[in-house]
Amino acid sequence: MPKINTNFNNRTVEYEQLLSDFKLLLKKNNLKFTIQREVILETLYNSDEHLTPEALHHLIQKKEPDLKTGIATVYRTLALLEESDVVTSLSFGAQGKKYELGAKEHHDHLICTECGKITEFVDEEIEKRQHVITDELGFAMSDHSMQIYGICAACQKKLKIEGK
Amino acid sequence: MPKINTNFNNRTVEYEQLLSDFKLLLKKNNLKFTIQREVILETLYNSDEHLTPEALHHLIQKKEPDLKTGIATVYRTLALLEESDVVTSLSFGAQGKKYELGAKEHHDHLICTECGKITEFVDEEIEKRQHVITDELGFAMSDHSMQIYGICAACQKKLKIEGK
DNA sequence: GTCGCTGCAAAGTCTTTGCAGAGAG
DNA sequence: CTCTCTGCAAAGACTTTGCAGCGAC
Repeated sequence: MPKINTNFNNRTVEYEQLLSDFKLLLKKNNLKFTIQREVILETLYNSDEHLTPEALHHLIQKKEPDLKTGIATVYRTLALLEESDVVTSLSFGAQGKKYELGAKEHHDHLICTECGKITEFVDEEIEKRQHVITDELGFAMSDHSMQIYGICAACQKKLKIEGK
Repeated sequence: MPKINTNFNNRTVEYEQLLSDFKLLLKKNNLKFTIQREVILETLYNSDEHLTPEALHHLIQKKEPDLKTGIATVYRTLALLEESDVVTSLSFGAQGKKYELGAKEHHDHLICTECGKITEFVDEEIEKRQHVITDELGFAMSDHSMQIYGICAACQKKLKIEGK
């Protein structure tokens, strides 16, 4: 498959915008706009979570049971979307890949190991340092992910009260 | 029995220390100290790279061909070591996990999505900012991990030559 | 001797691929 | 109409598991 041309960037975009960009992308590469591809994009857009291919497939089956979308199509579309930088895949530790729309704003994660709550944050200083580091090594950064694990303020309080 | 490695390097834990900790861990859990487990630990210790289970298995077969260590044992031992926080696993892009000794100094990772090579780095600025962020939010940080994805200098060169 | 460990092979997972018919352009 | 896409099922890649004999303690 030829290298995909893309017009996407990292700004937060509305769905309509995303969709028309996607159609343009397809047209440019002589690919077809199918119901399946639209449903996959829409489901990704409407999810706030990082989805595994399987989770995405489940959501789609629930939303559009008549389509009988195959898991193979989900994988193929995710590969296409990833190559076009529409979605980003992340491996969060344990198993499998998870996908999220790359068009959403970048953020890092604070993860409470007590209650599982995930807080998003962005720190300009850190972002800057990352560029300094990669520039120094001639590394072309495409993405990064950072997770800080610990116990959130609420849980610390709770644990204190419980005398643990 | 494999020889103890006495090379001078900058690891925070010497092999003998690691080995005796490992033996203690096994004893505590009523597990047995076997040649296979020792060879796996030693091979991990002597490798400067992040190893896939398969790569580790290959190294072991080359080093101790008479043992005929099975890949299943490698997987089982890695799972044991990971659960005991002796090794850490990293998942990078495409497929499979890679393992490294967790007893080394803390560091973050630069991951080349082209060749899979992992480069370690530590940046004091970033470490400091993490503390500032968590302190501000009253979050008790216990650990963190950061991965920067992109294309390493060597692969950029290679891709350029291939005209991609 | 006991009971956990090991190698082997078989069974699971997860992901990709080949194919013939369906469908977008 | 043409040529890409799709679902299905089969194949691959990677990892785990069942089992019978082996070996640490």
